[in-house]
Amino acid sequence: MGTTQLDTVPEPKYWHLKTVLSDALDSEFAVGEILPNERELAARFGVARATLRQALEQLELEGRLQRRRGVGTTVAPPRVGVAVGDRAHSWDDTDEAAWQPVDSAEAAPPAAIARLLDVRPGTPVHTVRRTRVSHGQPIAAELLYVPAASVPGLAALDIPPGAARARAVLGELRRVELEGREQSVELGSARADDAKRLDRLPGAPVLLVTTRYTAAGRTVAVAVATYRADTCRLTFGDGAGMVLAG
Amino acid sequence: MGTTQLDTVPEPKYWHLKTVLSDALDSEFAVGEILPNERELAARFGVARATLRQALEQLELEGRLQRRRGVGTTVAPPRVGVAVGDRAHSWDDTDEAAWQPVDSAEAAPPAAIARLLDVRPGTPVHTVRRTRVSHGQPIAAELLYVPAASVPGLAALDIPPGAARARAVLGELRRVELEGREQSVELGSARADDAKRLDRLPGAPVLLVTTRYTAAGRTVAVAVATYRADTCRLTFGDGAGMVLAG
DNA sequence: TAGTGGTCTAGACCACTCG
DNA sequence: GAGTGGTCTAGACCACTAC
Repeated sequence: MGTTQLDTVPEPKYWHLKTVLSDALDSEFAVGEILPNERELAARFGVARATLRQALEQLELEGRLQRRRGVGTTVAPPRVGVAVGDRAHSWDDTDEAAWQPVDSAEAAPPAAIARLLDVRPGTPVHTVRRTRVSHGQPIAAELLYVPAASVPGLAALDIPPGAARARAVLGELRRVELEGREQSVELGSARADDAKRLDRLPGAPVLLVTTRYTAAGRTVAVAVATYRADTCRLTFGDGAGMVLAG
Repeated sequence: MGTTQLDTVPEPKYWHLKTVLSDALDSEFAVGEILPNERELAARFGVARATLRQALEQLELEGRLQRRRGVGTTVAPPRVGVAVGDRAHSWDDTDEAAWQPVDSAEAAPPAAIARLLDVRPGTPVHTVRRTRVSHGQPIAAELLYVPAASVPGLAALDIPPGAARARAVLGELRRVELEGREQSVELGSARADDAKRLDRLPGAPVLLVTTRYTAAGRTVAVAVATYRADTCRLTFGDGAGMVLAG
């Protein structure tokens, strides 16, 4: 009783620091503005640099800050609303502006994907890599798995691996009459290759969106999309216009 | 060329460590098993404890590990698929088993919520707290905002704040003919109160699900649900049965 | 080359759980 | 009270960016 907090437990320094910084960001900084460097901030608040970094990491996780090695720490703009659950097919022509085909190959999917696709483990399937761009920035990297049975017309085309082949696979997929889709979202950390595509360091927090496309009771394709968690707000059912929640 | 890696860049220790531990988890440990403590693991791998912890943090973020102060680090079970985007209304009777009303009050919502609700900032609305439970564990804490106009019958009931009132508000909401819903998902960190409800430390990574319920073109209610990111996989459109992606 | 954030160390102490 | 994970320090060096 009578302490400065209702709780008796002492608040960790980095947590308190985060609150102070968060308030400062609201009142004293504009989007894009560069903060003082970590060593100076740490000195100013009288903490070790590691402690200061712990607070910055939290704020970056919440999308408030953006840190770039060799450059500095800047105030991040509000997260972009990204539609991932609208009714349109993900390989429709209308998505061409957002999704850029990168390349395509044939490979055996991971065991978990093989199970989703309902193919035997080790069976090679078509893979398509795409990158999603918004406001000039890459926001997602996707790997699409398509069993050969879903795109019977592809074999006749005989296209070598590459971007052209990626477009061909997507073109064949458009012929399929989709019945539905199931999606799931979970937290993950960026693999090295995805991180590079997303202009992030390996291990950066990402939102993993797994989509299963079905037609006539069968699984036509499975997509695993890796969205930057720091800059993206995924929207479902036309929620793209929603402003962010406090 | 000729180095141990294709990349010339040296891999950070904690990243390599994470890979090694991840493989060990797959092959040598069962779900629920307790790992050696951090000091011993660090010694065994010849790194500082802070470095070892960096690897463990990543694995916990990916839902592979569960750490509890005073207890130890255990191998986490696969993430639970949690339906958040099915067609059913979130306050249907069928959800009663999953969602437990906690309490209810009347308060002015944050500015961002007021905007979503289309009420003037500072206008008091009904708030309802609920907790979602799965397999005996709390997995989500929700705060529901309901403008008085959406539940005109409530005033006549005159129920004091508490769980009974929460049930009353939900009961009145069931009278409303819902038209649709918009949802968004983003990464956040748990506030102190939510963290306590979710049996986590403040700042733990969470998935923030904001839902706007509409009827006749108007916003009936807005819900902000805080899901544990370490244990939950959010599913949309009947994807609850999907197994997790590699 | 100077300055930034990213990684790493070797310690210390604290808060918590449990026997 | 013993043992665990959580916080914190004061340094060091590295990788990257930009001038």
